[in-house]
Amino acid sequence: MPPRTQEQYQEIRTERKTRIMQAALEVFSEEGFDKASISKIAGRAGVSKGLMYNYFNSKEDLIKTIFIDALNKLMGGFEDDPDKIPTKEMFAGFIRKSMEDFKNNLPYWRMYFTVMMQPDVMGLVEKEFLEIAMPVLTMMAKYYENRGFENPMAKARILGAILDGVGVNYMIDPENFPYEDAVEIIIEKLT
Amino acid sequence: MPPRTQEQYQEIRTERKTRIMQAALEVFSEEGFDKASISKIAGRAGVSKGLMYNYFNSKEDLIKTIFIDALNKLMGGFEDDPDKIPTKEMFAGFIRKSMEDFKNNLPYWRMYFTVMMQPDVMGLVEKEFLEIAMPVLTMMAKYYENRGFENPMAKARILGAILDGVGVNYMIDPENFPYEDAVEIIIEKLT
Amino acid sequence: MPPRTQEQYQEIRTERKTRIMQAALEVFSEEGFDKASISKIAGRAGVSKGLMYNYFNSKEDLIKTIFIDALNKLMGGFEDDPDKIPTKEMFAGFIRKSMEDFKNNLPYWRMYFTVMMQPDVMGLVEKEFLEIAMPVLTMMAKYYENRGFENPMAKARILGAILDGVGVNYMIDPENFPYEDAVEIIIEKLT
Amino acid sequence: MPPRTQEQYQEIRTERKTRIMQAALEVFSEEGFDKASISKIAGRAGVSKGLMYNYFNSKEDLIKTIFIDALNKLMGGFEDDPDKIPTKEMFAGFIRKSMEDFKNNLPYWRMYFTVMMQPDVMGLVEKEFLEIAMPVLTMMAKYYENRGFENPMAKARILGAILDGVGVNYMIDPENFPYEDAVEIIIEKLT
DNA sequence: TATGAATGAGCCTTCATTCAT
DNA sequence: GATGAATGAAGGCTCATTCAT
Repeated sequence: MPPRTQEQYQEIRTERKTRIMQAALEVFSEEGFDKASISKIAGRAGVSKGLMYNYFNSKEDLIKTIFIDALNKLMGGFEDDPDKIPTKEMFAGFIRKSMEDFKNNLPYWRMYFTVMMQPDVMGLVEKEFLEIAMPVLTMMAKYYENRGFENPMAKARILGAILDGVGVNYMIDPENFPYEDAVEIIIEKLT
Repeated sequence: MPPRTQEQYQEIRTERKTRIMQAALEVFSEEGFDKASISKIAGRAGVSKGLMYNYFNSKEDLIKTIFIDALNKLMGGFEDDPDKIPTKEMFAGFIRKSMEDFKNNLPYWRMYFTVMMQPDVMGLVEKEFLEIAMPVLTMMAKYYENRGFENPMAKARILGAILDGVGVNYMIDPENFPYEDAVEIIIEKLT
Repeated sequence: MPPRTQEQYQEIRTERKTRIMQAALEVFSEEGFDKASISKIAGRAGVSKGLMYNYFNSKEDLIKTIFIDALNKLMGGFEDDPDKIPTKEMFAGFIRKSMEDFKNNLPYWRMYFTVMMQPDVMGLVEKEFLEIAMPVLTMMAKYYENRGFENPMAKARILGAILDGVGVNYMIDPENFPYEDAVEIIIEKLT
Repeated sequence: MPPRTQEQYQEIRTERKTRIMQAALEVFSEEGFDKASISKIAGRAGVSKGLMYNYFNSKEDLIKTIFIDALNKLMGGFEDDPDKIPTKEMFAGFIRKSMEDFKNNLPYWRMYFTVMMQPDVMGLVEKEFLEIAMPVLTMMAKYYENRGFENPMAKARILGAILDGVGVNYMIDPENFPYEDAVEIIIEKLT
């Protein structure tokens, strides 16, 4: 008896939500959190301002949602088998794959670092971020532990930080920054 | 009540400008560029809102000025003697000194990365930034060149990026991130 | 699946309209006219937002309708026999019964006074209100007239006003306000 | 050295604040709390929207301030001498004077009752209201106590409620409601 | 008839900037 | 030079109402 079936409604909602999130990712990436206005995001998504609040409770909710959603997608490829000790090759492969992901998802990462640097916004996603990022760090630590390093977790964090650094520099200047070289050097010297 | 001399006026101006810039640095660092209001900065500096515009043409001019000024101060210790080839010890010393500077000037660096991530603001400052940062990069490149590395400038940029990365991670989590360890590893493996 | 009869449809409509009006009464009473949202009322009634407009043309129409409807219900007990002169006991009984009605229908009265105070909304409802309230006032006036008072209608209005006053005060502070005492004093001194 | 003296600034502030509060009182009285927009109040006061927030932190702060301010002014005439037992004449005089005040300050009282009926808004001023209204109630109770009534405070509250009632009815229909007669009857029968 | 997605006007609030004094 | 009152544009958000299905 309803004029549209539940499925039809669900479809509409999913499609719209996706479109809004894509537009928001773009705009956040281009302008940063504060400068990105709901109005502009709505315009980019081809949707009215009011409709935004049919799908997200607030601007913060919006960035939080796309942050976590995209992080999940990006980390989705990472399969942690707790019993398997990664070999040097596997580890290097993981790092290279991360680099490719990064290059293919620059807008997201631009937004990610925007968020990281925004004092107020980081608080919103800290918990979810740690939940998602921790398995990767743990895997790295396991690798170092197995190779006899002291303080393997510290080593893992340092490696993560270093990869952050080259990633950001690539992001800021993709034309000129020698990203591949950097990664190969890191693999060679630090794994 | 004798009229003040030109020098006295100049002194007052200088002192006040400094005070405003310090207050602004603090507030930008605490709240980010957009959230930091002129009002709050003026209050922190003990100065009226209107007077701010006597010293700076706009909010953007303000952040641009303190950005460049602080960058100059931070880089001030760096003396480039184009004829001198840095030894490994000198190079390591330079890196360690940079780390100390970073730790002693966290508020500035917090602002620095805030600015780096703000698409609109970075544009304002790009030119000056390169001018100031280039000598350091050049020196690093010279070091690598002298030690027979290929693409020494690329190596220099990579090293800079890596130092960025560990710096930011320290900044985000100063309690736990093993900054010194990271720097020693970098010195050991990458110089 | 036999088609429903006209009567069945009518029944559904009536039942649903009642449910909406009850929900609206609650929400208006809890939040006031402006703060009460159609969305919330629809939710409370278990009905879609759109359907609301199948039964009421607007939010104003809705409050107007429940106002009049409830007023009719509340006054429904009042049987005016124009030939019968009320005795003091009957009159006192009428007042006490009104008090009981009031206590049993606090949500409605809360809405009633909310409406009374809302300049825009009162206008919508003034005419109907007078039509319904007038017989009561007339009866009161007849009582006073029969007991030889001057200006019996003025006396009636004053009595009504006084009962309003104690009602509102009870409504605002039902725990502490001595409603019964007030009514007995009024009966004793003013009838 | 300041371009305007502190006194001049204070003068401006006082004058503006007064003007805004008068405009706000009018508009709140005409339209109720929710319907009264900051925009409209600003327009009525001949002032920009933004300036409102130079004087009041929020719309709630605004209504709270004028509510308390006006209540203080209205109650200002009431002098409580705890040792003096009011005579019947004094008591009657007090009631008549209150009525005059009420008639002379209808806009304020319209706002007052608007506020009383707004669930959310009343909470804001409850404390201050009680502080200001209590002495009057106490005085009334003392009068009844001295005349040997039981539960003098209850009697006082009932009298207050009754005066409320006639006041509101006069407010709603000032042309026709017999306010003076009502007050005289109340004085005669209930004091 | 029934649904809820969609709209758009309007609200409160903030803030960089200007300007009379 | 110095002040802070004043402005106005813009932002996030809410909600009565409409309409395709």
